[in-house]
Amino acid sequence: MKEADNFFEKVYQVARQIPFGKVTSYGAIAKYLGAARSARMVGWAMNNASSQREEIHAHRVVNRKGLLTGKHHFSGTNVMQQLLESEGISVIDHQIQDFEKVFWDPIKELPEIF
DNA sequence: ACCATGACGTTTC
DNA sequence: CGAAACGCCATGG
Repeated sequence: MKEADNFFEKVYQVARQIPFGKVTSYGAIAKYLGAARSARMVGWAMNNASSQREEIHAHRVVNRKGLLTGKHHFSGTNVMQQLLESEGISVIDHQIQDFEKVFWDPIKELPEIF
């Protein structure tokens, strides 16, 4: 374990930039960081997000299908869904409804963080 | 150094 | 159209 690498840090930054009521996918973030083939690494970064002092909106980050695959990484089981529903996002059976409507692409919305 | 795993994604059957 | 396999890359054993 090392301190947050630049890659991880970027992931966290993007995750924090996700606006209220919006979500994004690991692949989108990975691609934005230039590591489209390392989508899994993004998930890994999220796992390591617990090490981050700042709270990462991991619940706003889902896979490309809009499925809350990483929900069991949260404290409880329905915590992630509750958070998303609190933001006006409909979640049924760990699946985000109208995913394309609430989808927030960093590449399209953010030219570049730095 | 090699094998196994994982909060993913794309292609193929 | 749905399920399975493969690919990618980093971390752990």
